[in-house]
Amino acid sequence: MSNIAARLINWQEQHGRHHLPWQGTHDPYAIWLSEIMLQQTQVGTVIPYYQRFLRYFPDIPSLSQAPLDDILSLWSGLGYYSRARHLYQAACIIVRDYHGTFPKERELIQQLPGIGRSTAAAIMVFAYGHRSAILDGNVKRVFSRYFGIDGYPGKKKVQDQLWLKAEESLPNGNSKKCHQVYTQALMDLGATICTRHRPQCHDCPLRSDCVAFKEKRTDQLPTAKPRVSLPKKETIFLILLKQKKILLEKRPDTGIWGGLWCLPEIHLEEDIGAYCTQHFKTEVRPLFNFPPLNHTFTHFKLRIHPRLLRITSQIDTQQEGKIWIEPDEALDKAIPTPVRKLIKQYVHSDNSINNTESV
DNA sequence: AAGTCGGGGAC
DNA sequence: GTCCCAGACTT
Repeated sequence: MSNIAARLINWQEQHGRHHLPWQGTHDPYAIWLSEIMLQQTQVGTVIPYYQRFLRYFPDIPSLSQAPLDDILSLWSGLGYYSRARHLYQAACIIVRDYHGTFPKERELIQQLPGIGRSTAAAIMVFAYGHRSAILDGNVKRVFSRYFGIDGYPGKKKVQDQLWLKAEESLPNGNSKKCHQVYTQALMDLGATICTRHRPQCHDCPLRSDCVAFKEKRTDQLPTAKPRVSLPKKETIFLILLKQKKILLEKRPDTGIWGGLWCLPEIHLEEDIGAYCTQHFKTEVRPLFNFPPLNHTFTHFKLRIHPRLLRITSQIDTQQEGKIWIEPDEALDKAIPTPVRKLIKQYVHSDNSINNTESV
């Protein structure tokens, strides 16, 4: 057993996290769900989503039989919505090809949509006690500091080095618990001790051999992502009122907010009246312009101009992917966070707005 | 190898 | 404001 593994395992028993909702189970489905939700998402953010999701869909068959729209609504606000779509697709594959039982072979697990090398390894370890290396954000930070690996971990060359260290550092013990405790220890150390800012090196079980600690370079490792100024975009969101209902449109399955319900979006230079006539077969009357709402994505910044309008002709067109819905009900659907913010803002300002219809 | 895909926590 | 988080997928 390598030096680092023994110290991590000993540390974990005393100082690790032992009461997270997905610990204490070996149900592959529960483990799998947690690993998907935790991709690029912090533990504290995931917990309420995870518990609610498991109440609605306690097993793979129930998930595979659900409408995708229901799954997305439970995912609403969590982000990276392709995770929910892949989860659903994988559940259907497991029911169809594996009789609803989560596969046990590494190749089969990693072939499922949404499960890459690290997630497959984590499931193997926590569900089956397999000996397998993970490499998430926490582990990249711990190893890049401990072994003094320079370079942005997003680069393939750096990532390959880190994977190598992750494999080499695995414990050689043959008990299932040994591999589970070790893997949990790596993540717990990264989350609680070897943090991005001001790591608690005086409490770290690895400090005696840590290159970054020895050279006082913990603030330089791992190498930060090269900075890029995000492009700025602007757009208009329409809050179209028909009586007390608003219009939502379903977005395409691919692209930003794929498959989610959204307020109608038009370009800044586009004529709202003409657009509504063409797409919604209705005349509109402007009521109010809400202040712009800023929203930052991974790769661009979006400035949303929300415009409240009332429709003034009643040619009701039932169109695919469009629904008129009460604002309160809209909040239960699969909507992205800025849309949720806007609808809440509208609900709270409803009275004052409707008293100014002379605009 | 680089770009796409959310939202929020922590600073 | 910035950076990053139990990454995977597409091009």
